[in-house]
Amino acid sequence: MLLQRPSRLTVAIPESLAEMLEEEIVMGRLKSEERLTEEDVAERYGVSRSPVREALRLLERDGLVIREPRRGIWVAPMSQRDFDEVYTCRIALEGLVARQAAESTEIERKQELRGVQAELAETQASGDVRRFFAADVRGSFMIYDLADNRTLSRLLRGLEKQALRYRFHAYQRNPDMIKLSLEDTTRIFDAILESDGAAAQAVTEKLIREIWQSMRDEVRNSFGS
Amino acid sequence: MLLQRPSRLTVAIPESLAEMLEEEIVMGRLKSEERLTEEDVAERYGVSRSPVREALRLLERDGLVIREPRRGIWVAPMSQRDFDEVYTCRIALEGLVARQAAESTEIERKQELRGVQAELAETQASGDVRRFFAADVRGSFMIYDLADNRTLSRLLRGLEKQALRYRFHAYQRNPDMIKLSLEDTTRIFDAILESDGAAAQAVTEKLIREIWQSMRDEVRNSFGS
DNA sequence: GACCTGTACATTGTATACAGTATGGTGTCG
DNA sequence: CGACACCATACTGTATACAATGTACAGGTC
Repeated sequence: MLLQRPSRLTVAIPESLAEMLEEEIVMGRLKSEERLTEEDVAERYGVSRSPVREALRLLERDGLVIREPRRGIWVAPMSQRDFDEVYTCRIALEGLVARQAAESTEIERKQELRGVQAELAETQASGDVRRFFAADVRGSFMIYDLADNRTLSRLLRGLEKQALRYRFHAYQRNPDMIKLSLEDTTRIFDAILESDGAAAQAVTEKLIREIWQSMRDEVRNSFGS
Repeated sequence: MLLQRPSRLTVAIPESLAEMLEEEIVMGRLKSEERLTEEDVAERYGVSRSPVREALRLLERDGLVIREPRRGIWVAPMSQRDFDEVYTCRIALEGLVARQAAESTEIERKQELRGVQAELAETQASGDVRRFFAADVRGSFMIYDLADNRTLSRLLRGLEKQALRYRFHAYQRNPDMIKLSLEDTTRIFDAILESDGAAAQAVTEKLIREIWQSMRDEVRNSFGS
């Protein structure tokens, strides 16, 4: 019973299961194309198959696992093609969300980006990778919230998870990635804080495109062309 | 037992359930904010709650139903805000997919768009709305397939369903919508067949934006600002 | 009369049991 | 020795049973 359950159920089991599995996949503890049998997962987390099935549906939704009817579920393979697909979509949508976030008038919440910026710098300096990525994701989600577009946010949250898998992978090969990532994130935050929608969109698209290009070599080496 | 089940299970129950519910929501037979209890749905289709739960998860993924933990599931409300969100995302992604489809070298499959075009004209002329929408969706999916980008296709298929709800609604108020829709679809197909990616993207973005604008009045009247 | 409390009911969430299918190995026949 | 059929097994898919929670209503208290 690894999953501690308070007597009054606060969060749903499928969602927290999905979150844990997500992290294992992103961090690479669950390897690409590894088989996930419902019973194993259920046993591992001390729950029954019902919530596991729902958790796996959630992961499937975000492209982290692949499901073949009546055959089973595997951790989604990583490939350059998949990487390119995710980033192509991300560029378009992150640009959009940056513009809408920049146009937000909720100045207080916008200012909170500064806090995340500080935490990013801090964790990057101290080499705490896990917390860096956590802060990075939090920053992204703050932007999504600022944009105040639930549909867009939903789409991007899904893509974010897939992207993170590649980012984590790239980081492990080339730790400098994080420094680059920090610089770009900072510039995007700045653009959003400037409240110039079009500019924020342009900067975001440009920087994510650059990150994409600079990660491509790592990805190509790892997963072939 | 409304759902006929062949002894050898060909398609999964949750998926086909989701498809049927989808259609009911899009067509408005299931009204906005109507409660969906798992047992009712299960009984209505002669299956147990397990596949119903999974079907509802699928609908939730596509934003057609809203789920509140431990409280239940409702048909997602329609609103101008939601409409704007969906179209904002669609413009960006449909533009992208049109570009990638235009750049495809699979000429034979590209030519098949002509067939859909003919069917659209035909069904529009004959006033068979249901088949018109069906052909329209099929055309979109052909473009998604041409673009050969699974991630993008996954995102767009989700948005398509939400958009269709508003399109169907708008059509009922103003049947001319379909003629406009046919003209625009034709122009998008043409642009893709020209194999000029940038042009196809520009045309698609422009036309969908125009459709969006021209639908806004209907939507505003129906769901308030 | 307004508000709180307790209880019954409806419904979701989870566990378990059962059915049906894919897979791998074994044996048999050519 | 290879190919095919058959069977055992493991797993997914579905049904059902049980647990837990949210809701509505009745009754009581201030």
